[in-house]
Amino acid sequence: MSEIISDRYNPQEVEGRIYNWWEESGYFKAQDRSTKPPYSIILPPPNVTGFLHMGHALDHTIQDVLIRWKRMSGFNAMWLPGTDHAGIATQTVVERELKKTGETRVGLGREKFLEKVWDWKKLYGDRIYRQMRRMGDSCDWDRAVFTLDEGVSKSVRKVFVSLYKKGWIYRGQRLVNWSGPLETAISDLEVEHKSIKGSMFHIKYPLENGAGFLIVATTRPETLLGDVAVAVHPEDPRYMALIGQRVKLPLTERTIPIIADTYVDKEFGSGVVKITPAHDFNDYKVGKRHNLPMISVLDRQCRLNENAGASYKGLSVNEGRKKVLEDLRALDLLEKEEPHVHSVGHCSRSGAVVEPFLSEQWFVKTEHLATPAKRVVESGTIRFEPESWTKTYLHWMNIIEDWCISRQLWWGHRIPAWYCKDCDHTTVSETEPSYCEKCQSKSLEQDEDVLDTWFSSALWPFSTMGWPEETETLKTFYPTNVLVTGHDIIFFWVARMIMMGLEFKRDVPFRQIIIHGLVRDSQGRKMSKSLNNSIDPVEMIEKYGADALRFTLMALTASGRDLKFSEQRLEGYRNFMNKIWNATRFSLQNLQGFEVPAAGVKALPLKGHLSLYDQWIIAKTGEVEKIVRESLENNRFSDAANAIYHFVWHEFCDWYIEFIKPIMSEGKPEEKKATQLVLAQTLNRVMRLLHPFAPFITEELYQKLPIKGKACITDDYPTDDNDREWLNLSHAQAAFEIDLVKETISAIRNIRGENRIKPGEKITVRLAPQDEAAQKILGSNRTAIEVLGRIGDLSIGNEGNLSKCALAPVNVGSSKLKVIVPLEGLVDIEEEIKRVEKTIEKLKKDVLGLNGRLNNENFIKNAAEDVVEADKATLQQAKSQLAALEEAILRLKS
RNA sequence: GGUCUGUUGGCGCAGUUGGUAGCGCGUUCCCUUGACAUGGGAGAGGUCACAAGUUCGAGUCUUGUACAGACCACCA
Repeated sequence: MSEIISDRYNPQEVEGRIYNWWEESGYFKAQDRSTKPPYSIILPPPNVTGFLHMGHALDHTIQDVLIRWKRMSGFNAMWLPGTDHAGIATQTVVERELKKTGETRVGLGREKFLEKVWDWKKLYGDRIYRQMRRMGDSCDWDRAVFTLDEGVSKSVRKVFVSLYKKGWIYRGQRLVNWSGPLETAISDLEVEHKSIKGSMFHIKYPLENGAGFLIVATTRPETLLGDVAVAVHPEDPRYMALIGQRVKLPLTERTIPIIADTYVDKEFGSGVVKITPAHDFNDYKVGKRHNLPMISVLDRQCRLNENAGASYKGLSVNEGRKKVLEDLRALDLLEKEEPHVHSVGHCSRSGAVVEPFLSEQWFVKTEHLATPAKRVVESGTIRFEPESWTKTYLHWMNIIEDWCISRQLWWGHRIPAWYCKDCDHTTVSETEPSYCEKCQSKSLEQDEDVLDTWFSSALWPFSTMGWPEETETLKTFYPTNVLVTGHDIIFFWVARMIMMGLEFKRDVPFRQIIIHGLVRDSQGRKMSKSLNNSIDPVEMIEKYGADALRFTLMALTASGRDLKFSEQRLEGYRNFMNKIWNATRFSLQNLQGFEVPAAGVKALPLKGHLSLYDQWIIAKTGEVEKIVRESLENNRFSDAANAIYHFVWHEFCDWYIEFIKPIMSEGKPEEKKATQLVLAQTLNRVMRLLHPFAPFITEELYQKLPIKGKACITDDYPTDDNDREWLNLSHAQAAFEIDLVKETISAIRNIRGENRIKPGEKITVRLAPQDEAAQKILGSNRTAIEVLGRIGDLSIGNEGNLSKCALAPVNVGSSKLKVIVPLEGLVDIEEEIKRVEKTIEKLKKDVLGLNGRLNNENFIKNAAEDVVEADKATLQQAKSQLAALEEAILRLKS
């Protein structure tokens, strides 16, 4: 027989070719105007110079499955790709690169440095898109957007100006989180709190009047240099009398007041707190309340500055701490040091300790933006999947603080604010102003800072669609249908998109949020550089194929849960792809010369010729299609994937193909023709059903099928109700009849397996049907039973002589039969006795349990009628099987 | 301190109106049987973390406990 396709699926040979063909054919494109209903997803934009990791692979596969499914289901499906300039990340990477050539950012200056970053972006900006193509992502590439594109930048400025005019963006000197190594402010969200084992230092602050001293407990002795007061609780009897007096601030020439504030906890430490408003958020509030000065003792790199005094200036925080402690000890002002565990903020980017730092920054006032953003989630206009994230989201929205949006970086959207050198007025404008709007001076200087990357991300759902123009794209695709992302950016991104969407589009940005878990390694650890346990998706694609990778991710992703990825699993699903390949290979071999009847697939007068197997597989196809439809509708991707896996492997391959082999080789022509049609049509449906999960192999095989459309990617998605005519070719009885045949074959195989009868050995089997239905079914499936049971001599009729025979009772519904295999001379009878005894034990346990329940009056009284009936039937069945087996064992022993 | 997850055979997980536990991988035995050894057939393996409660009946509902993980807040 000529080779139709190879006996191995080779993804390398297929994937690139198929992807290019799809892309060239325009199959990924959505229309701005269409009669089809719209369906849209915006891709969470990855870092423009980043590379694809497993997290993306999962995130993208979910989206691509949804997009492909909807596209095939008749939607105008649009998946909008984009990349993010990723301010801090990209700037840091480029700075690190520069270092290799001895250059520095500051040395180059703003303009030259930005040129370097753009060069870097040109070099790597397409890498992630190329990798996404390897995954099979069916994005509408013509719509790809970068956050620094002119259109998006325009949206950013428009939003900034609009919020500024409303008073919802403001500038001011505030205490912010500051990253020393990065020399920029960061938002609250970019601070990671870690539990640190440190020390609590008890320091003596001498009273100015010389009458002893106060003991102050602190974890940060170096900030003492910036103290402006010490505080006690107003009702603390120990210190009440001292309120209003002053203490000498150690190591300085200053004296500072003793103030009273209820912020102080009498029970904690010594009950006396040093107040350092420029270096602690609580102290900052106390300082404001008491109108205290604010003395910053750190510079932008978090080194002690001139305010700290000449002997400390230039020291790092840690060096400063050491020296302050030494000096205090020398003066006998350090009472004691005790171990103390406290949490310390770290910069999520640089890992450095974050310092509260007093500086001029821009903020978004979140109060009025948060209220409607809460409401849309409370009302269910936007739904989280899994739903439990709702609470997390709402909790954060309730305690939300103003958002620091300025960054002391160069890579990003520069803040559209200009300061007048003459009158100091701030002009905020979408386009560069030529003069000060207050004094008309032309001496203007733009703010040096850029916006937090997440500011532009917050506008993504509409800025990418041409806003502020009322474009056709916006009209058609906003709001988007679903957002797919990880839980790590619910606050950073999701919440802010909802706020901005509601403010500027007066509508939610998406209706549903699918939150997926993290891809971990096989031991459940986070994939990280330091552990060196990261798995590169592209490498996996090269080794196992994109379909296998996608299918693995889908099969493992239970709603919202982290998933443990292992190459072993991937290998398993690679094998599944190969299984499909070979099932098709077999089919194509048996479909040679087959032609689709002129009357078409459905019009064929098949009914009379369809075998039981054909009807059964048609019914099973309908069943799996129903499960897949329901699973996808409910975002249960693993359910969908597993249902297809089970159907293809354990129903289509294990049984259907095996059943039809005899028909294909020696069936009557009309019977064979009918089966060929069912085989071809079933394969066609399987390819379509599987396509969103494994797009490459399904498209490749689909193109080889005798029944096919133009492209699998654009063909209809098969469901249990969009092709009733086909599915109705099966009759309800088929499932029951096949079950009886399957059970019979399994019973024969069980006897063979347990008794170690060689697979090559053809045995003698007698089937004794106990009712007419069984008799009929067995008779018409004789060949299948002979072939699959590897039987040399099969008789259907009476029990005959049971001596030295294996016996297995089979019950399906109300039909019964006995499987009898004479064993004499074939095997050791003792083995068979063991096998039967094992079954008897099991049956006895069942009978005991069922009897117990059915003898319970309360059960009979309270349980639903059908439950009681079902139990009774099961009991009857078990009892009759038990009787048969007990008899059988006597015969074996005799 | 608060919130949210999770705890089911060796491993990873299903189990959606409460009715005597399923799947995949692994494992054991047999087999190169004309699609596929990336394969086929047959097995073994679980008192569903623990306790109490509701119920005729609980993996499934309620409460509590333990352990694991995540997040938020605070910690002078």
